[in-house]
Amino acid sequence: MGNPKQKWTSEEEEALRAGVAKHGTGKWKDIQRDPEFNPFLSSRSNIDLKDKWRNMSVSAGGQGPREKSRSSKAKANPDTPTTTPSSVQTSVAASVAHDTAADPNVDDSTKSLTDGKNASSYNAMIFEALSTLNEPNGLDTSKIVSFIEQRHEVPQNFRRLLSTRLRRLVTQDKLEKVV
Amino acid sequence: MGNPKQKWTSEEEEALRAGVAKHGTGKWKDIQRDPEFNPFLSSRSNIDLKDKWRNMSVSAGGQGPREKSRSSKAKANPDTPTTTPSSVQTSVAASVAHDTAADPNVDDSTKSLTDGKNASSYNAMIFEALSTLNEPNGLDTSKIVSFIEQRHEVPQNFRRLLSTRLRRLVTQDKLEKVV
DNA sequence: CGCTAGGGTTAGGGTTCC
DNA sequence: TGGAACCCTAACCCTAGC
Repeated sequence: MGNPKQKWTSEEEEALRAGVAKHGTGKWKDIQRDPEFNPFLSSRSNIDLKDKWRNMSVSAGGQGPREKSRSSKAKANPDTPTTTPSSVQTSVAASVAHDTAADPNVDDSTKSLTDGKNASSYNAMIFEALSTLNEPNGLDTSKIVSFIEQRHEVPQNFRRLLSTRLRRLVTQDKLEKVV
Repeated sequence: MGNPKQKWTSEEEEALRAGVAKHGTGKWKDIQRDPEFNPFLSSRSNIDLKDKWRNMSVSAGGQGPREKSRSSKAKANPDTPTTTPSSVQTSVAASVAHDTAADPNVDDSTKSLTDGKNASSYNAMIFEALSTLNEPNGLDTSKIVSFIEQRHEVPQNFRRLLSTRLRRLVTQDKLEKVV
């Protein structure tokens, strides 16, 4: 693309700082239009100004490494009960982490590379479903089944097989049942 | 000012849909006032309703039923600061749950049945690696790369592509960086 | 004035480039 | 890998017109 990526010059940054000082943050269009700064910012959009200000703020004052959690519970969440009762859900949480201690011995013993239809490659399909249609609250069994059926060959008793796998993963802490 | 931006919850959306079904579009104030929906929409103005309906219509009619939603997961976040100078690791935690709101419209529509090489099917491979060689502390990038390379075709710049995906998943709370 | 329809702008998450 | 520049779009604002 013809996108050489336009780096910001110090004049532009200066103009932006002055503009914010005059109009306040959030008034990007006003700043961009202001004849006092426009000569320096003519090639920048109001959105560019906003983005640049965000970057400047981060690198400048942002020194609070901690405090990263999203929380923001400020939202009043009435959370009405009895909202359309439907099906039971499952959620997943695979957690894995590698430890620094290298352990040479392979214990997996997973059968082999035969990633055909059977084996724990079903796990992969499950995660594929969960990560592809990535719903905030997870997928119930039915949704997982239909997703997988659409793109893989599956045995006839698949649904049963799947729920077994799901339960297994949950006990292994790789999935998290959500409701 | 104290307006961190209020994202719409599914309850609110549902109430809005029901309100429109009952009063018709354009009757925003009526919907907002209706005691049947007001409990869900008390923090929204009639104008908010109108704007939201516009957004919903756009995304519904178009093509991208993209619905991300943030939703904060109360996941315990140990977050160890700068420890173990050795190698960095990654771990994963996918969490999904299905939401109760039933939506009649078929939303699967995920195009790509071509689950070939590209696309977010990489996510599936990542989870496959993590769940197959299921290490107590997760896998570092290199291990994931070699696992995947052994059983799938991958582009040459795969390692880079992978780390991008990993970062993405982490920000989505589907993976957890373990260190 | 109250309310709605639309166009305009901002906020913030996500993505790409280097 | 990480940060700076850029993109996307939900959420919010402004205003004409009824």
